[in-house]
Amino acid sequence: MPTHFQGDPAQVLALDTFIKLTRAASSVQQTLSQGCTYGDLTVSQFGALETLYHLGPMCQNELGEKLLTSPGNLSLVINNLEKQGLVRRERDSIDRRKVTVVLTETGHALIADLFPAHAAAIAAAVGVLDGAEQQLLGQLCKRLGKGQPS
Amino acid sequence: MPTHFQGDPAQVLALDTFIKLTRAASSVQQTLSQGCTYGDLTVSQFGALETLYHLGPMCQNELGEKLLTSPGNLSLVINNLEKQGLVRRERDSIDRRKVTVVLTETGHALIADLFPAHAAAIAAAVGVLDGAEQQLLGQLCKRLGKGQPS
DNA sequence: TGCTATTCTTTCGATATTGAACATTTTTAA
DNA sequence: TTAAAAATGTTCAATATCGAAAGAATAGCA
Repeated sequence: MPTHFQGDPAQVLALDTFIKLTRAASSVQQTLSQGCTYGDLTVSQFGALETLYHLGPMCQNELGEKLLTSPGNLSLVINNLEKQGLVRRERDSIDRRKVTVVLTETGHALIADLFPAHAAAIAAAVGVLDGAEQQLLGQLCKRLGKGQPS
Repeated sequence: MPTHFQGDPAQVLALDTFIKLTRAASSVQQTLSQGCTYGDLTVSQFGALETLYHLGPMCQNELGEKLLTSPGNLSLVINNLEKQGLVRRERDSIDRRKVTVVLTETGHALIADLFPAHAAAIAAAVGVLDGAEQQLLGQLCKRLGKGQPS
């Protein structure tokens, strides 16, 4: 609904930009869902597995920060992955408040199997922009973000 | 997690771009939530009210397309708005499959009250980019979208 | 050392979200 | 004109999501 809103031109532009940004993110997300690149996993579950796959085991707090989700939510997502036997919880023996989440063999095999097609699907979706455009988009987006740690 | 993934450079760039896009959208969304610009409404509820406010009454199907959400979801969101007395359902007398959603006076007054601060908050969040950058970002994002009708 | 504040996780209640099945109504086409 | 197909909403089950409260464990400080 490109801003059927009359007012301060700077605000109109900002709203329009915001809507386009939101829609672009949704749209790519939808394309991926429809492309079946998540297997039988939900988007959240896939994200958790992928992070563990690329960065190794980490405690829930850290994982939650990387996935930009609340502790309560992450707890549920990990529960559901645990039920499927894809991850394992290990209480940290040094700091017993922490719970380290570890991929099981099954989980590792699953994400290793799914990831290449997923990456290809993202590349295809984002590929409507050429390399220079993607870099430009990335830079602009980065400046909008809060500078979450990488 | 800027793509701790080794592989085809084009895929790495695309993944990185995708992550930055997703994070930028989340980040702005979070800034708005924390800025209290949604009042006591959820993001979905606010979106529905705002759309009705700017575009006038419309049937649920049309509203669902504008908000990029499923029929089932929209049905619930409208239920919750109805419970709060902010919208009213009216069965279309010509095509009796359709249900037109209309803002009540209360709903209209609420969104009219909330919207200006919301627009200002968006302008502030997106305002880290200057006008030319916003337009550029908007154009790039638009090309990533599926070209949903406006 | 012992109390207090902080950190990490879980739980709870409410709402959101999707996909699928279903009912109703309209449209299409035979 | 009537039967099949399509469009519109609702409902359901499963998962997600947030905020707030609660529990457990550690860290900091008097």
